[in-house]
Amino acid sequence: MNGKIFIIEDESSIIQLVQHNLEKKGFIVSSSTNGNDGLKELKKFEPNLLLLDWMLPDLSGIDICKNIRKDNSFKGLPIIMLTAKGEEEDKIKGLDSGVDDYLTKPFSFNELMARIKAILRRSDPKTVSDTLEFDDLRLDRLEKRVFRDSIEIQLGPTEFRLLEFFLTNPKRVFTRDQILENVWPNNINVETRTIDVHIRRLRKSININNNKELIRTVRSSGYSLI
Amino acid sequence: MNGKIFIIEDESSIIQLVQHNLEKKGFIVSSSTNGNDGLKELKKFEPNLLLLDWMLPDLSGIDICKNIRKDNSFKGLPIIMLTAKGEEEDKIKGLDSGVDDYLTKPFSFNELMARIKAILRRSDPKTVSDTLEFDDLRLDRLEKRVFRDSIEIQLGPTEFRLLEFFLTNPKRVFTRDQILENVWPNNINVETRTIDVHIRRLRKSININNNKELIRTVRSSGYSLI
DNA sequence: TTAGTTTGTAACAATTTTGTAACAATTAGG
DNA sequence: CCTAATTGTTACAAAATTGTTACAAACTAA
Repeated sequence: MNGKIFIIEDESSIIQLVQHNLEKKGFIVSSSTNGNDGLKELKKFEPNLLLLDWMLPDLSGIDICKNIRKDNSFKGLPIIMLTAKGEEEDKIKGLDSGVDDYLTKPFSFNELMARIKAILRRSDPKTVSDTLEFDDLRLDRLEKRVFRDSIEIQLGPTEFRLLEFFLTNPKRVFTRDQILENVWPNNINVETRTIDVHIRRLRKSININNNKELIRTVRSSGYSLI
Repeated sequence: MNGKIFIIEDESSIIQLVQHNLEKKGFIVSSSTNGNDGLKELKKFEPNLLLLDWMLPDLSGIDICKNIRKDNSFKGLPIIMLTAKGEEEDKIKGLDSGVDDYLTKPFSFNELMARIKAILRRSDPKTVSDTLEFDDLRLDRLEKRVFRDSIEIQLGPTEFRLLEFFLTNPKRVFTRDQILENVWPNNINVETRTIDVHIRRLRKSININNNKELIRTVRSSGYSLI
């Protein structure tokens, strides 16, 4: 995940919760607790998606929504409206104002995430492609594909997970034990030196031509992605 | 969806909302905010359907409608009239003027879409064929037909649903469990390996001559449409 | 330089995963 | 009711992946 999401919501506890979790997923998040400020900041921030509270101290969510739909600079901006219980009857009104989806509070973060993904998937697929990158290396988790310099690389499942692990923590050195814990299924017993063999296999696969080495050996410590 | 739709409507927020959503559905859309311009552009644009506002700054929707019905070059052009609340009593008048359907504002986009589909389905079925495509593969959901490179392919119901599922999520890898959940009826218990057999059958059917393989096996993960 | 550590590498066997055909059970259509 | 089509399961074959080992190479510290 790598898009930008803006939140307009007056309950700061909700903002904190949502913002924190979205950031963990890789989104860049900004927020505002009222409508007027929100509309201004929105322009600067240029989000890929807007989470909008229905009830705000100044403007209503619908007003904001209409404002946005009128403004050509926001063309196609997906909006998810957050409504409190009991406001459901207004759903139709909301859809008229151009909202893409709804969520009734209280909602779980997973629900929210699912909606966000669904909407971004059609409006802006690359933001949810769930892809890890480093240098000229790219790993797509959904498609389970790896590319080096746009050439596809074939990896076995273990090498794939190993690379995935390194890509989520680039530059950091991991001991063989740490690698085992994170890449191998739990409660499995593998010889430490087996890691070396898999590192070797991974290296062999991703260094296609005379590409530069991406996996660094740190003597007596372990390995790292450069 | 692949027809052309013209909109004559003075509220630009509605135009934006509708146009944006129709384009997402695959229509080509053009619009005008007044009647006189609209009538002119209409000729050039040659739409498959017209969305017409009842109240316009210059001509009334009815005037436009009568104009169109008089003009032989628009023969059979379906028209959906958009009316504001309180104008309902005039419905009968409108139908006399040759309108095919009505929609009272505010309306949800889904309502609109349903009407458009219904009308196009009888006037011009190919514009709503509701078809999924990938590479040289085409699946028509309404006709329940599958073509590879314009040659029709015969599939059993399960293989059809399986392909339909892959076509709605191309490139993405699904585990056998995910496939089960999405393709098989709920609460049914099927052996995981059964998927493999159906994949095999689907492959056999869609790889007619020496066509390239479209279903990818991702070892220890599942399958994907390329 | 040398002995001791640590890592690289190839080869092999074991294991896991997938492909495929055949069969019986079930369903659909006439 | 009968026939043909479809479906799920199983068993075995084929293929790919995995872990281990042994030895070579590289590095470190004295």
